[in-house]
Amino acid sequence: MLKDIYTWLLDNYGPQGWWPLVTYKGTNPTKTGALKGYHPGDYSFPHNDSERFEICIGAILTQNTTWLQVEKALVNLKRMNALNVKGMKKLSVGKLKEAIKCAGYYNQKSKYIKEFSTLFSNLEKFPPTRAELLSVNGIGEETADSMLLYAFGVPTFVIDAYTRRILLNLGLITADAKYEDIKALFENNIDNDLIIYQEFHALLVEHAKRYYNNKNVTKKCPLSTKFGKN
DNA sequence: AACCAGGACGTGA
DNA sequence: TCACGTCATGGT
Repeated sequence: MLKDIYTWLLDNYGPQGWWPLVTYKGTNPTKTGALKGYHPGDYSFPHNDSERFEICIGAILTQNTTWLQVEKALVNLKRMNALNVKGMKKLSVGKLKEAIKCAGYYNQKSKYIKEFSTLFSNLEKFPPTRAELLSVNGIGEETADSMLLYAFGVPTFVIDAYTRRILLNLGLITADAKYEDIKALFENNIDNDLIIYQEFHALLVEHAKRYYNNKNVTKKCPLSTKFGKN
């Protein structure tokens, strides 16, 4: 069932190339958001610690905001040479807030980022454990799993509000399903494959943006007729 | 112009 | 454990 959904999504939308990284025009950092700015079908990313760090910062910044806003914040940070641990640690909290203001919740996110940076630089080895990530204030289950999956190459499934919404609409979960329940549902039914895990989550987000863009589902989800239980 | 976005935390029951 | 308020900007 879930595998069939994955196949349908991949066939219809193609590889998403997550996690998006900041791209350049010449030497000038511009965007990540455009599809061409991703790296669809190339699963070799991230290539270095700087990219790993960038993904983690993006994971914190994207909490309850759109990627469009996150992208602007990331570009600001990149231009300040702060999208790597050393640069970030040198950046004052004031400058940090200024740079990420567009992504919202800048007071708390600036703390989260600073605290995460300390953990990142203190890590003896990659990948960190899930518990280590969760110990940082501001890193919850989804953010931790996103970091593990996209920054550190650990095949762990990411559950977000969109995923929950889709599965609920399809009747595959009930409203009281917890994060761990939904995560287990995927991990017990999908091959433990890094590429599939990365792609599946990204595809669910893309699908949800098309059909579940507000809290009361209005548009007809094409998955529901094919795979829905009701 | 109200509604909401790729959540997480602190609080009180 | 769990429900609920809070955090904040900017696009649609």
